[in-house]
Amino acid sequence: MEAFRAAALRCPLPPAVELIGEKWAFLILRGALNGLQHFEQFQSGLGIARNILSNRLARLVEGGILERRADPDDRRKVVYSLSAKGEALLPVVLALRQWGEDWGHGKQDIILADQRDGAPIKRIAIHAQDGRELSLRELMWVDRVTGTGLKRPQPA
Amino acid sequence: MEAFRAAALRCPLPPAVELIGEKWAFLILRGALNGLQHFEQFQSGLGIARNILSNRLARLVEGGILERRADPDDRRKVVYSLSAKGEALLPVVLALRQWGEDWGHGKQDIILADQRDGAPIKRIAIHAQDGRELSLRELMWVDRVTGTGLKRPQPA
DNA sequence: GAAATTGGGTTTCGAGATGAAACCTATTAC
DNA sequence: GTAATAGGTTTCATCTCGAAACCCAATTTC
Repeated sequence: MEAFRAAALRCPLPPAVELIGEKWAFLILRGALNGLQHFEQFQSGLGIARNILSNRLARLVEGGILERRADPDDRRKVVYSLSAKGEALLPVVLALRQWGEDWGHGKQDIILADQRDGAPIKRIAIHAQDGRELSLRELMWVDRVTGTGLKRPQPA
Repeated sequence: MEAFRAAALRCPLPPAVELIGEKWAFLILRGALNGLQHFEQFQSGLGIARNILSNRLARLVEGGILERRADPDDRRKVVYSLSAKGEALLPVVLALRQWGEDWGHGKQDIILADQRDGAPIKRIAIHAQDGRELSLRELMWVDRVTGTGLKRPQPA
């Protein structure tokens, strides 16, 4: 029982939240996922103040989410591109977008699709091994080592 | 082509980010998903200042993510519980936790499992209709109305 | 090749958000 | 009745944000 409480202490969420759990960091990430690459693109696209943008880009680079390098074609320009670590955040961004659409924060009439056949992607959800979609009430925490289970979720 | 740019304007992400795209809001949400219900639980559990907690709880209630009601058993207490809208954020929180574990922000030795059989849940990912897992490069945007497609993602 | 423009920043400074601590008020426990 | 608990609010110093102006190197224009 105490093992569950202890687990909260080395929870992976707080560090992650520190990095992208902030308005602009998140919107910059979205921009990058959509192909934005340059300072001016982010600035005019998001309407963020230049000093803040500068600060956030630096943090995201330091956090390993973006990579910063000079543009070989025009040495005034800097290219910010997603690292693998940054691209791995796509499900998070998409899950939030989906939630926003579901709960009335505006539906978009363009949707993500499989490049192969143009068919829309499946909804993001929590699935059991047999493919059933699971809600919060159908979940439990299990200790990976001992195998002990606890009904009511404790840490995340 | 301009349709894609216009779509960014009614993107569902910014309002969503406004609500939970903030350190404490996100951690409160995690707490609520883990069964925290009372002011003092959040306060001592997260180490957040009381005035800020008060402010964030009010915002989450106003945003329809939490519901606030008096505890019938002890009228000093207030119960904060997740609305359906709040519970629907579980995939977002879990996707971020998963990302944090994948990218070295600390792995947890307790994991979420299906209550039915205790088997761990599947990884959260983006899937094509046929079940293939899709990466950023395998995606495209499609206009829901016209059916036109665009390779490089534009808004999210 | 001089002047103007572009790209990616930094500096400055007022306004607003944050956080620790003390305080307040209605319940409940002893 | 007295003390403790729960959920806040108030105060005030500090930190952060954001708009605007500024800077400078690389490019384009003429």
